[in-house]
Amino acid sequence: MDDQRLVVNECKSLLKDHPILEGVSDAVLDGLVKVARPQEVSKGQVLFLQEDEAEHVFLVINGWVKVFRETLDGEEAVIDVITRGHMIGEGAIFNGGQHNAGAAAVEPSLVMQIPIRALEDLINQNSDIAVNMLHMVSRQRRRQNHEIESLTLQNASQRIGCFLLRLLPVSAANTPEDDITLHLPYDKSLIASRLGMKSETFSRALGRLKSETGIGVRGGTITIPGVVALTRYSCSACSTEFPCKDMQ
Amino acid sequence: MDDQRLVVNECKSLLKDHPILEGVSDAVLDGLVKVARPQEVSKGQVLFLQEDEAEHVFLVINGWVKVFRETLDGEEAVIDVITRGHMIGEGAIFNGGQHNAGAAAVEPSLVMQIPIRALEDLINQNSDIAVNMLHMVSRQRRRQNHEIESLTLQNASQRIGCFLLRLLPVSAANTPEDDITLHLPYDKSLIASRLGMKSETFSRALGRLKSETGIGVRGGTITIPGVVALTRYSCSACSTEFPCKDMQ
DNA sequence: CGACGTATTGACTCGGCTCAAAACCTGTGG
DNA sequence: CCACAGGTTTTGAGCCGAGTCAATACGTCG
Repeated sequence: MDDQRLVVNECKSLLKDHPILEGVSDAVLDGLVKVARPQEVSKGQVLFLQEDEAEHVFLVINGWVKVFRETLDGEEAVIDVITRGHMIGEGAIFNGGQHNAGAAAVEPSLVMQIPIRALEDLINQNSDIAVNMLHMVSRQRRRQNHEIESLTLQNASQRIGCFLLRLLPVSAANTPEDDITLHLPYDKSLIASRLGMKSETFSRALGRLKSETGIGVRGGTITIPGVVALTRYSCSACSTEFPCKDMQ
Repeated sequence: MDDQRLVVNECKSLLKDHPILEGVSDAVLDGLVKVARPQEVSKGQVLFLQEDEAEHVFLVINGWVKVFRETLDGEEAVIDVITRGHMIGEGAIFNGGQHNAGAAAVEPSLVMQIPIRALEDLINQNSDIAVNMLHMVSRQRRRQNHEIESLTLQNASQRIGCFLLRLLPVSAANTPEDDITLHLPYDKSLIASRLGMKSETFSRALGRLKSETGIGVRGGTITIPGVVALTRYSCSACSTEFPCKDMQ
């Protein structure tokens, strides 16, 4: 199938462009591309569960995948929701080959499987990759610091405001008076879990945000009459102001 | 001074034993030891602030140091509290040389300054170190995942229980019926911030924990009549049961 | 003993959760 | 084009956990 081949090529080019492989020789790169396999996943399909023996690391090509932890009594905490270009499961490499969170598609998505052994070997043999990987993990750590701060210091509405601001292109900071329209990348209920609240709370908190900052809400479409008000409202309870670097 | 020399020697040996330098040649190691300097810090003394240009990475030799973020309107979130053998500030290496959190001693402590450039060079030249570092950062990330989960899914008492369990030696899991006495490593009010709650809430929540699990509290000394009850109470709202590996 | 910092307690408020019902979408088939 | 079924989102009422502010108790060090 020609379609198939197109997909494979796109995967490869996305893989090659991934920051983790920056500066790596073509030979090594081709080796990795050869063992990587695209995989279509349907909505709700689980990629792996926490404590699973890790076979693969996944690179998201299209769609959205949530990373979550599930408690013994059945509650779920959404740690992250990721999309195109992001990698999941690589934590297992340094965790005795065991995943430390689960992952599932939240809509039909395309991911690429990379055998964990292949990546592991690469890291050990190629110091560039280890350093690139360090960059990546450190950035994720910074994001998580921000996450922890958010959960302890911001209220529900402020967290939503913060979430919206992170959806904007960084360039929006240069024209803080301009109107912007964006729309939510995935279900409100998922955003709610992502932000550590219930969907009812999300709904009400979004209402409050609306009246406090003058944003408009119609379904999943948000209009922002300049980021100034939103920034003032959300970033006051945060240690870093819009545009929060590294936080997209 | 002989005292001085003793300190220096202890620093060196602690540095050499640090997981980040595992498997590194003596020559390289000595080079690093040579540029590292011990520093005494008094209670409350700030090591660095968020957004500071990072000059040094710090290795804690003795005492306790908190890592925190401060919001624009003056609130503080304690991200972590660390002690002997742990490193802080290394995140700056991958953040354009800027710290992404502040650090301050919470009691008189001894730390070792390591020039950030020295560590940076080491990482780039020595792939072992990059890999060791990856291990370290990945572990920190796992801890943070746990932190986020805690904040969203556990109530105040459960978080305290979880905190207590993490203070225990892993071996306690083998004799779950035995009594254990431990005492809190630092002020209750700091533990409270560390767990994302106010000290009044901590006090009340500890009371609740006491009546729910039968632990005893006298000042900073806690007695646990077997970890079973505590585990059942705290770990039920958590994705991983005592003993939580990597979480100490 | 007095003074200071830390911890606890009490009374009250408020944000976010729960449970239940209604409203809104979106896609499907008649 | 409409009706209907399914899911998602919103709204309502009531509750409960954690925060706030203020007063009191405790501990330790001078």
